[in-house]
Amino acid sequence: MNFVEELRWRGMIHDIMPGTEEQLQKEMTTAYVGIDPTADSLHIGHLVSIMMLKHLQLAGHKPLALVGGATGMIGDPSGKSEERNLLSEEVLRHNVEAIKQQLLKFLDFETGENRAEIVNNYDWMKEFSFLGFLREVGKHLTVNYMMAKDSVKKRLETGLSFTEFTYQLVQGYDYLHLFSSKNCKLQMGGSDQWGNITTGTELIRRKTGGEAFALVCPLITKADGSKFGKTEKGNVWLDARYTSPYHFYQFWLNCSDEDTERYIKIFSLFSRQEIEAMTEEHRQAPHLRLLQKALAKDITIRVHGQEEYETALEASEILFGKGTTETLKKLPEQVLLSVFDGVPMFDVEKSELDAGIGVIDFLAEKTAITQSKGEARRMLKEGSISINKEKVNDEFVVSTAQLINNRHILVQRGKKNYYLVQAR
RNA sequence: GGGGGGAUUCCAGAGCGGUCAAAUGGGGCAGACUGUAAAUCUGUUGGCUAAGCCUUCGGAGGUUCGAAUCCUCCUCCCCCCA
Repeated sequence: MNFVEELRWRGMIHDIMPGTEEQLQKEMTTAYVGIDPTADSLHIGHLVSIMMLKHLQLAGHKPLALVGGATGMIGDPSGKSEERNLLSEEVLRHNVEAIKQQLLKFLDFETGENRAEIVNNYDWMKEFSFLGFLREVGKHLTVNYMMAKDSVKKRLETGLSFTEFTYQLVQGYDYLHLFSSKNCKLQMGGSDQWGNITTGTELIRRKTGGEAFALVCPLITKADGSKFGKTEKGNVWLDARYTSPYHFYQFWLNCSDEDTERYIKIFSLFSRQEIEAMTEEHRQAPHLRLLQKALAKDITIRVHGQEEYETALEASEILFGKGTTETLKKLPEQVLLSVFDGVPMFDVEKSELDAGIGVIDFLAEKTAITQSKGEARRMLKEGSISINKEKVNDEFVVSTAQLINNRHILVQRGKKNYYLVQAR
């Protein structure tokens, strides 16, 4: 199966320029995707582009990841309703470096002629003078052409700065530069990038007479219409500092059946046969959530490693599975802490626990698990508070008897909100 | 510049002198069901020393035994005419 066929059955092609498939069949082709370094970690929204590069590399072509040190300084108007804030040069440098580290996990940068490379457009844009840019790039495309792009049209009502208007030229020039310097003939990205990419192919055609191609994937959606890749806590990041491996694993595990059937094709490398077999099996017994588990496992291991995956799995079993007070109390402190990495923590004086604390004060005053005593009373009445996995009522008194490892108390508000209280 | 309408608890939006911590809907949070899902149903949604009390209805004053409700001024928003 060739690269385009591979992406096609995986549902990863939204639009493809005629001739692209032929080009890929003709020779080893270099292709790139651009990544905006707006933060010092990638989030799972970036993963689609990265998987495109991965498949590209597996098909024997050469992937380039373009980290937009320069374009990141400008801001892409595509899909944005408001003018972007500019990032400082220093922040961008830091972000670019961090993103490079994450890309190493996905692509092979070592072996063979088609090893992946990272390029930073700041390297070739930084010395470009304004006049030089106008003469070399601006001259070749008309404002009429640029204004016809959807990304620009949509912003004409609300306004966009000259800087953002120029964005497509800068990105277009990137493509031209890579075309000339690295024989890069394909740019990929999300469907919102189509306009920017075609500005590039047009620029290449007019300036060099050469032919370059474009391939974009559809916007990843969720069946319920909400935005993909977001939780209540915000973006799902690849960096464990922002999204713990446990939460990362949970994100994939909690995807709906319908979404997961699409996602597993996009985010995992399972073969078509494997996925079809798993999907079939999943439909037979949806409650087992085989697909979600397979996807969550595959992607958590790839991003965080085997060990972190196992801890996340263990944590999930303790929290949602057979976990009881007994298993909880047997848990070594190290495991407990890693399982609850990222859950809110509160400190309580050990001397106070010796004396015993009424559960209402414990929830509302000693900790901030509930926002007020009124809320604490309501929650207790509704049966939504558990201490060490056991439901408690409003007469419960918290004392040292509840301490796990003589140090921690696990509190649940509802089913999914965990808090760890530490005795000092 | 002239005329009119409005600002209410997370949001939308009732209330127009006491019965208002304020209808209803949405959202949120919980409970049941379940697959850590969806759908559905139920409860709850200012605070407290809690059958009571305190702070809330754009801001500042005032009328009244009593104001989210009436009056005055201020701020902001919307609409119409010029």
